[in-house]
Amino acid sequence: MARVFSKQKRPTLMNQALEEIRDVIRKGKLKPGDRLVEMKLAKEMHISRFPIREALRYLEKEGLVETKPFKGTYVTQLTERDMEELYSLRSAIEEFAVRILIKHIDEEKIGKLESIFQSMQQASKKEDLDKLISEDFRFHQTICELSGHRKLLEVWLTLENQLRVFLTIEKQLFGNSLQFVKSHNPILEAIQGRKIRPAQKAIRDHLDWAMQVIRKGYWEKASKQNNTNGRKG
Amino acid sequence: MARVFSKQKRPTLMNQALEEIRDVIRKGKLKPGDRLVEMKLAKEMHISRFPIREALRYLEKEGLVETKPFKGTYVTQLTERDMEELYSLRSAIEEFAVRILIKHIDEEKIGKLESIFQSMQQASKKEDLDKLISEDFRFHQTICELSGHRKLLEVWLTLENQLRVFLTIEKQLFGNSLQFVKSHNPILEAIQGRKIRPAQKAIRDHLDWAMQVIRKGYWEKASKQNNTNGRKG
DNA sequence: TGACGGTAAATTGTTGACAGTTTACAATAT
DNA sequence: ATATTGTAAACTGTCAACAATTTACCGTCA
Repeated sequence: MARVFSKQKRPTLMNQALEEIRDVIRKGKLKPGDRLVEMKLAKEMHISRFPIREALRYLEKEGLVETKPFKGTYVTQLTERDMEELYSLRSAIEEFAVRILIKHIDEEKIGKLESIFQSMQQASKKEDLDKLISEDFRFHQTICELSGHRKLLEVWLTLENQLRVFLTIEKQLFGNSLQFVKSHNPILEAIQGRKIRPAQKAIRDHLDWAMQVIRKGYWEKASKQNNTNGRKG
Repeated sequence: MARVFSKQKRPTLMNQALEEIRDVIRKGKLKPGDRLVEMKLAKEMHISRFPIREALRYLEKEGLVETKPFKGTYVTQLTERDMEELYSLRSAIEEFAVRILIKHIDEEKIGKLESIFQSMQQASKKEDLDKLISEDFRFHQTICELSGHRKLLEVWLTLENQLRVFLTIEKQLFGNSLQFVKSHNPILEAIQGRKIRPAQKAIRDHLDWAMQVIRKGYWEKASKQNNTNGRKG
């Protein structure tokens, strides 16, 4: 029987809490290192601690927060090493994704990537950094999605989650947005030409470059200015 | 001050529950598809539901169980597609691990791998399948550990967790253990010779072979005998 | 002043009870 | 017999209170 009424979703309180907290973290209103006190959150949302606590467990799964017994839950704070690992692992995964992708790609899928790329170029012209970063992630996510590999996408999303928190706050690192957009060109071209190895190399170059921008713009600067960054509380 | 007394771990009840339940699943006493009723577990362990519930959230993170709102928690049941994805993703990750590993390997690290390999050969001679599978995982895990890439290891462990549940139950698939052990030889040799590409190829061949054994021994057979396997309830 | 120790406040861990939802099953009608 | 409905049982979601632990504060002593 066909569905007549729209499937009305009555989300659990845990789910509401999960989405609200995640959103707050991803938008940068809660910064890495900030503590998440269960009672405070519960009062603000007018619910009890239980759904909050459960939501925190899911956020832990997503890599957005870390919990230590009796010590509390904190927004994940990435060290330079964490960042290097996230980028290198991400690269390995995306290289694998593009290998699968190219094997059964069609014009429609390529079109999707092209339109995202154009959207990036527009955002770059308008100097809309938020949009630019958002479209960048969408580009890479689309590569993973189009690979059709669900577990791969799952893992990629946890990495993206963590990187996005950082980049949302430190977006000005990519203020010189021209090269940011440009470095996607070789990726797209290689995919259009169905060339696996070049596509993989293009992805690796792109991510290596991004990591280098972060390394030089954030940690090297941070270690000269003050020593509070990149350390756990 | 040096530590005098052993750090007595007073694990939280949640932690106890987590380890107990994980163990039960990994040892195959609870089978894929089995339901985990919070009250039952709580009564058996003489604790309340909350620590149980929390433990289940962590098991979800590890990929061992799946939860649906109001429907309950079940031991993860892998489809053939899941299995293919786990193996291919695992291969991509291990290929990356070995690339890093070889770049800064020393004799001590190689020794570790060699001794595990010997342990595998002994288990094979004694036809101790449990030990054999366990040592196989330890071999691959060691490659990931020696890469020094923490996030990589983290992801690998979630994949291993899921695969181990399956293999513990279906270990007889590798009853012909000779080739199982043999197919590790090229991996070890390539690492000893510091040859990245051959090592990667050896790993991929090994995992492809393992996946093929499973595919032919389990799903193809299952689909002929009965149709209950590999389906979600 | 600075280290040490002890109490109080804040916070997390745990419990039992209750509310809402799903599932199993019996009763009814076709 | 089969399909449908209604009810009870089983189970998950949520709450408020309590216990255990950590943290912050403050006074004491050298």
